Amino acid sequence: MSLIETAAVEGGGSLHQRILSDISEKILSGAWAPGHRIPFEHELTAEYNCSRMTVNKALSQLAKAGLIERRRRSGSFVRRPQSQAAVLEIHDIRIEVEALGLPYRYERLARLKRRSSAEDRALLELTGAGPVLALECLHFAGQRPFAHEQRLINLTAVVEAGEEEFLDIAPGPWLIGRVPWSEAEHRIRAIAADQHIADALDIEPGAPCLVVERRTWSAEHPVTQVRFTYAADSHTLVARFRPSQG
Amino acid sequence: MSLIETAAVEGGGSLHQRILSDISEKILSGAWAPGHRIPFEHELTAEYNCSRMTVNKALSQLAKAGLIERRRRSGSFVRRPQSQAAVLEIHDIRIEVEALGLPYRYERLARLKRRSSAEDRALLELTGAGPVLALECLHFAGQRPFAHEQRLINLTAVVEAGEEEFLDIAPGPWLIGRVPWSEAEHRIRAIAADQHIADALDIEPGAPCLVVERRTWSAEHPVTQVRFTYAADSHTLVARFRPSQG
DNA sequence: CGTTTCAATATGTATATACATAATCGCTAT
DNA sequence: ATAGCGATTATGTATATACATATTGAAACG
Repeated sequence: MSLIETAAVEGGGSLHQRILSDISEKILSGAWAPGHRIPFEHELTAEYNCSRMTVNKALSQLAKAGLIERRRRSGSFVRRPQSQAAVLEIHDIRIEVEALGLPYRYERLARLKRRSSAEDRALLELTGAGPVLALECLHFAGQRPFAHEQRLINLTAVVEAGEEEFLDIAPGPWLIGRVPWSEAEHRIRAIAADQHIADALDIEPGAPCLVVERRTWSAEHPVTQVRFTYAADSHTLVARFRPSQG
Repeated sequence: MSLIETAAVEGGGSLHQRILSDISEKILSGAWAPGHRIPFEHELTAEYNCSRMTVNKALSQLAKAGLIERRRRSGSFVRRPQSQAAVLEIHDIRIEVEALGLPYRYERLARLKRRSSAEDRALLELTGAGPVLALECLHFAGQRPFAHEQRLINLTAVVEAGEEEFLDIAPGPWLIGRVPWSEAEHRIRAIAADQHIADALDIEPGAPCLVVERRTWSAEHPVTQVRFTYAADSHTLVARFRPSQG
């Protein structure tokens, strides 16, 4: 059947993954708003030409991930975004994206090695004036931009980062694999998207965004400062000021 | 069969939940150290007297949660704790615990309403000298203490908290359900357990612990300050300074 | 008219079965 | 001895089936 063929092209491979992926995409894109009733298992069974167990596996995982709510006799419904709990789940973006059943893609937008400016030193809490590496990256969930990353790496602390292009691997995972860390500080807040962020995330300027800034130290040395920006309408990363969770 | 009966008594209800719960308990308690090979599916099938699909469901979920790693032909193995990613997953403790397949339990240790001391004002970044509510709680995963919570609530900002006993509901969920928040600040670090924490978490004094402190503001007003302390040997909340994740 | 009961329905869990896939072990042939 | 090959093994995915359970809606009844 054609659906299965397209699944093999795009999805994670298995059919239930493909179903999961299709549905999360609909929810995250807003096509299916909160409260919307998802097709019944027997309908999806017909649509994907598979058994109910396969559909059930996909829907159960969606329920477990908090994207949908299942009610006996009534069906399955798109949940309203959870706020507080969700906000702090953002960390390893690849894992977060893949947990939603969406294909993850990473793209490096810019890379610049330079002597640290005053601003750089303020962001990194650097005392000396060594070189830094400035990076700008995008993380995708399926077709949609998921997070914008703006990062400074202290090249005095992480010399080998100066030789890395970060074209195929995101700086987060790269650093985790190499640099011991002893402390991290986070700041989480909401902003209105400026033009640059709006372009990057494919949203309207002024739209609410969630910003997570993280500074990491390793044995008293500042290692990196990173600022992740997420569009507020992405499910797990909501900049709702009034938490809706019960 | 007797195993099924005991499952009905303790576990979440379904058999695969029970299997999942049993195995996570073994891993989190340290009985099965990282690298340990857990029984093959067909062995668990015999042990629990159920089909392979049921065992498979439990093991797949454990793999997805990152507790174990599955290798074809070789078996399933307890994974080393992941560090970075895991550290930031801690937030809604109930959800975290239940994701591991363990029964969650909450216990309030102490509750004290008082005029804010100088220390309270520093912690909350309070300017005025209004009343605060000080709470001390414990969160359990199965039989084991999972997290120790020490919290201050600004009763000027959240008047109704003064009437709540917090015997049956943890302050976190309670606040999320009532108080709009606009900003949160986190600090994550490792400490050695003092006597008090060691007693609470049932670990040795001096053992490494992960501490997460969070301050929350709502429209410029400090709402609450909370300090979670986790034993480092709990899997998802590891105070490893040298991230082992690849 | 209100309440109770019952059947229909969608999800929740479990089974036996089947075949695919990847990794390892051991045998064989060079 | 060793490189290659095939058999074995454990997991990965999917199917058809069965029964449990919760909830809804409608029919039956007081």
